[in-house]
Amino acid sequence: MTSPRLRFAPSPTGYLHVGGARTALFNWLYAQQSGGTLILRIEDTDQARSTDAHTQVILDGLTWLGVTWDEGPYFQGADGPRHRADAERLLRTGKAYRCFCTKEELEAARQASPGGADTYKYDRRCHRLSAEAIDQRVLAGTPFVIRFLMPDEEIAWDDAIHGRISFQGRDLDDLVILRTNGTPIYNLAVVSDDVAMRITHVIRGDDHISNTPKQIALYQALGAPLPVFGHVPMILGPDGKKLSKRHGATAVGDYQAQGIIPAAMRNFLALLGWSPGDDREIMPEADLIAAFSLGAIQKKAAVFDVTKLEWMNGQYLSALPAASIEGLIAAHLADLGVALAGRDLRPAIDAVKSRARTLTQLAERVAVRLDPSRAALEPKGEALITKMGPAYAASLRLAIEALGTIPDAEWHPEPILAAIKRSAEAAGIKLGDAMQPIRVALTGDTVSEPVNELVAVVGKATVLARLAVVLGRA
RNA sequence: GGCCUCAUCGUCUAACGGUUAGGACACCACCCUUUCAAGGUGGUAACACGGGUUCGAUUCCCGUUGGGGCUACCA
Repeated sequence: MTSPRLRFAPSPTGYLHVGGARTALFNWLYAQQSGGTLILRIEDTDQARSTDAHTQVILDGLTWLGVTWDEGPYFQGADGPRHRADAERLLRTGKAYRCFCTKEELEAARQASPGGADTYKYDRRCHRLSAEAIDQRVLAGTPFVIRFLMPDEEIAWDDAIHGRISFQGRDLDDLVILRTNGTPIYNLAVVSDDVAMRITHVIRGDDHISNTPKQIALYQALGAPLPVFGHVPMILGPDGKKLSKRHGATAVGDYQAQGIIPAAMRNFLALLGWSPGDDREIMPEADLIAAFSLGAIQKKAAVFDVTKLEWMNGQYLSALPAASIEGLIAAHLADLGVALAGRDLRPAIDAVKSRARTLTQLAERVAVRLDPSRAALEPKGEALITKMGPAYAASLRLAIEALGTIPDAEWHPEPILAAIKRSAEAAGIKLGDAMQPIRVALTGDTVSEPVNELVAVVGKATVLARLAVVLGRA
């Protein structure tokens, strides 16, 4: 068998959604594993909704994810002549026919359908037209579409993921394959392209299952060999409904902006609807490629669990050397308005990287260390202070007093810890109750590196000033 | 409505007729840290329902129920 040829074929009518990204990833994993070729094809035949900006976003998203393609991007819109030729070939061989019905007539017929518009199926009235009647209309310049004559037979295939799926041709409509204006309809364009590109494996979303019998009929009418079809399940929102904008972030770019790193996203997406069959979860790219198989893909739709994605991202972050994410953190800090002035961020990153789940969160924690004056007092910090209650102010007073007695020369983690400890003991409160208010005052957050280390790094003057300011607000 | 499809903890999943139904996220408890996290240990939690087939069904078959997809001169 020759090496597999796969394709990912998004339409540039929106951003790259996680569902599409996962489909692309599965195609890529299979291609990598089998030594196959992955082709990127932009399906832009819907000119009204397609934009170059969307195309670019999709390309960027795939690149960010690490899903590389071997050929393309090809643009479907460029192959109009071939699509048209295929339609005309079907017309010549009697596998398709001209339909002169207008949209208005069809709409009226739909409405008049006994079971309502939903049960309507084209009645083939134009297929019954005599040759003379057809010639007459063509000569008169009457506009027409080309309809495919759906064969009345069983259409079935062995799906790489679902197993055998079969449809009855009689349940399918005579679909339009070429519009009045000579442009192709999706199902024709896809088949024409997949045949021309010699695609051997069509791995796409579940929502295409009902398109597949139509496309198979088209392959057969065109006399082309069938590829392997595999339909991957949908991705759902937390409410079990198809993932959409109202669920919040659905585009790959959204997660990039939130500080998810590509390796974590790739790992998470790969495990959504697929598993290596054992207990592995954190899997490097090479392991993913080695273990992947279409047959192990889940049949059922999966809920996109952002919390687990963030956990996984945190795992990747804490395993990464600080130097490898310094640049990304610097970019996030710039967004936060923190002056870098050529400072070495690595010590700060190392101090907090195991405490953050996203780059954004990591950057915020690095930021308070670099510039405590920007500590997120509001609204998160304010809420925390309120929540901590009256004991909070008392603890802060204690802290100011205790830290104030430390000589500048002894401003190091150990003496600082000792001072706080003494103060807590004297006041009869637990060390944690003495520490946490300082942490919140300095960072506006409940999580940070050890308080005494943080206090040491930030510096005496800044710490005392900061605590006084917060005390004033408490 | 019609056609298609799916069904294991709240979520992601393992199991390919015989298991105390395993792992992960989340949650809870404890340990570690004279502090938050991280980490470690343990715990709560699932085979949708009803019929078959079988010595034996989470697993195979049928049905019910409940999801999802499609049903355009969109893709």
